[in-house]
Amino acid sequence: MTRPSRATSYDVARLAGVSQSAVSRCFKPGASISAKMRDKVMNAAKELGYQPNAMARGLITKRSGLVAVLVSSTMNFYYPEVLFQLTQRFAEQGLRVLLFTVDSEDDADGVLDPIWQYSVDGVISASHLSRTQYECLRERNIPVILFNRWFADQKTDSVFADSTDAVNELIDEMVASGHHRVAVVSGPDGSMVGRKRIEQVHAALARHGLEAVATQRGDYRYQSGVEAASDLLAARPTLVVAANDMMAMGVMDALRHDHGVAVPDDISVAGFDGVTAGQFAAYRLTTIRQPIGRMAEAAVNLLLQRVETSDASCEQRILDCVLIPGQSTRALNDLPPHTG
Amino acid sequence: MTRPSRATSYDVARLAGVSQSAVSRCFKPGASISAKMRDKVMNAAKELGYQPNAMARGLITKRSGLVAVLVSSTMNFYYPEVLFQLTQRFAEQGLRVLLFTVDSEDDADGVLDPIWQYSVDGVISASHLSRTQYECLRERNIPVILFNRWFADQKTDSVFADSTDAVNELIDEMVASGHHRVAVVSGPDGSMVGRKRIEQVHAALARHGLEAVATQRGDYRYQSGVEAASDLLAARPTLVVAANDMMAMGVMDALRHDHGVAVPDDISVAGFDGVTAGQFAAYRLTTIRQPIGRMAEAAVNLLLQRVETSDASCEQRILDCVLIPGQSTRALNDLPPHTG
DNA sequence: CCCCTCTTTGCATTCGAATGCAAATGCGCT
DNA sequence: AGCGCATTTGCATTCGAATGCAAAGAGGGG
Repeated sequence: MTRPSRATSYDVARLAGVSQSAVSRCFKPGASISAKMRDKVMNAAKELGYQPNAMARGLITKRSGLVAVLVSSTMNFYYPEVLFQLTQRFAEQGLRVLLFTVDSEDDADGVLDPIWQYSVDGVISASHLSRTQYECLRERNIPVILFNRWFADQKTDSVFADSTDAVNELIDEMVASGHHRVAVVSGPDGSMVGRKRIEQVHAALARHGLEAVATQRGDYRYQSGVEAASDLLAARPTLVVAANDMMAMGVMDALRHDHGVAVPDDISVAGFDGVTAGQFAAYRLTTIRQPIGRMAEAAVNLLLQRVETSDASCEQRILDCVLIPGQSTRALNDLPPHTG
Repeated sequence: MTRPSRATSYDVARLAGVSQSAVSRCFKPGASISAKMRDKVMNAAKELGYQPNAMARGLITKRSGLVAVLVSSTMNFYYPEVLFQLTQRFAEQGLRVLLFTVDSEDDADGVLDPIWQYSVDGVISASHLSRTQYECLRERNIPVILFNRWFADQKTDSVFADSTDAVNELIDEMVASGHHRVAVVSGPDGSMVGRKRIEQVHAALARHGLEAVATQRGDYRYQSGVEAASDLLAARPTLVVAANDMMAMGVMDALRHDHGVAVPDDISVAGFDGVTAGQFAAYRLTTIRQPIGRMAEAAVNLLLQRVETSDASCEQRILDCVLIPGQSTRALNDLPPHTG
């Protein structure tokens, strides 16, 4: 059978004995309509199971009610949490999330067309996006909010977490307690956030006249933490700081299970992000947590604001990270490694 | 400034000196168009940055190119993997994913309206969805594929994994190796999959003349595994099977860190799903893995098929789970618990 | 060279809701 | 009752692409 075509505003109008415009106005919040009219229309609408057609509406209003969210599909446990937060908050604001997974900048190119075709009201990018791609969107007057991303040489609307204070707190505490040999697992080259985090660690160490005893590059994935651990061991660090939790967990596991090194007794490990799994009893990771909920909220608000009035100025919303002390680090003074 | 309104097919037509219909046909695959015409139009289109407006197209074709995907936002690590798989595969088919998070059946109600408004081409539900809600969609002729879900008393299009064989394999092996005291952590009441899994465990045990020595109800979350562990200990199990990996990890952590029980030396633990984190060195969980990639592929194909021809018949695509032996279980015979 | 067929093109209409404007209604006041 | 003002309502048009149909063009055969 052919699908019984859905009820339109005309169907409702006919049944209610009013004009189509009246029906339309009933479904537009804040429109001028009498109570009696509203009742008539709403009853008819309910009877027919009528819901306004979002495409027809979007066609004329130039507002699709859609927001594109770009995330990396790499198995970084950080993204799902962000994604679900964003989705729920957008839903509260009456916006729907169009999801795109982007793993490389080439992927991002393929995503630009659909974004444009569906005339999304805005874009939140928590993934790779080249400056060209960013500008391509801006030229078309699509508001873009970068989530935990920014460009070095250009102002953008973005939301991110500042870890400076938390890093200082962590390093100060660790150094004061006797950690002088600190090794580092950085993020991949392209990651501004990763670079920033590692720079902050170096800066904090420098304030104590220290340098990292070793640095290993990772790719944010668990496995790269595992691999980094072997390479770092030669430098005999007492503390390893990884640019995210996944790698920190990899480091911990490698130390404990591959190298017979006790964490935190022999070596302390700390990470960044504050992912759920890092707090499992097997890890209880000391980490620098991003306030993901508040970041998502900020991103949603900022986007809504840009949709309302798309002036050209840019805004950064910067939230502070929080140091979450866990059991993966310990003070070195109090407790010599061998007794424990 | 007001947004420079996007180029329409009329703009392209004017620039190329042809009719609007010609432009439209150029962007419709398989339309009758000469090579010369195609070139003229495509050049003009490129110059103007033209892309067909998906809403106008959808309005007339009754195909939005949108697929609704419903997932639970509960921090079950299983969902993100499914979601990203689905998104990528739909993208390959030219379909966009409209994401909805659904945590309760009430949530699902709120999701029905947008789904209808945006005239999505289909729905994939990997989350709570009552029969009423399901039927509400079917009545409106929207194809629905249940992902890892089904109704006991009604045929549906669904994709799920059959764990019967893998469970038998696991239990046979474990029992043969000396495990006779098996405890179980089930899923929440509403979960068909959880119930099925536990039933299969019971059935497999029964074939050896055994019963579970204890059963504890969980909610699929890590924490509920932790809590279940305490309650199960009294029954002195040698093997704990949890209805998913997250709870199994909770059980492992609780046993090891809260109760000083060695896993797998003192107690073995197994789970279901095959989530990434379960394979981290801290767990190396013995688990019954769902072939998520193939399930996603099947779901996408099935949905496409239903979109093409929406006949009333239903189809189940059932894929087999695979037993992944890990280090969280051990043979009991070979190695007495005390020497280890 | 003409006619017939097959392909390509354009015309006109359609999808469904929103909205500016004018007409109609309601309401209060004298 | 009559007037004026404010609120409701309806009319007609608009958004942008797709498509049935008819007209125009291309190509082949006699």
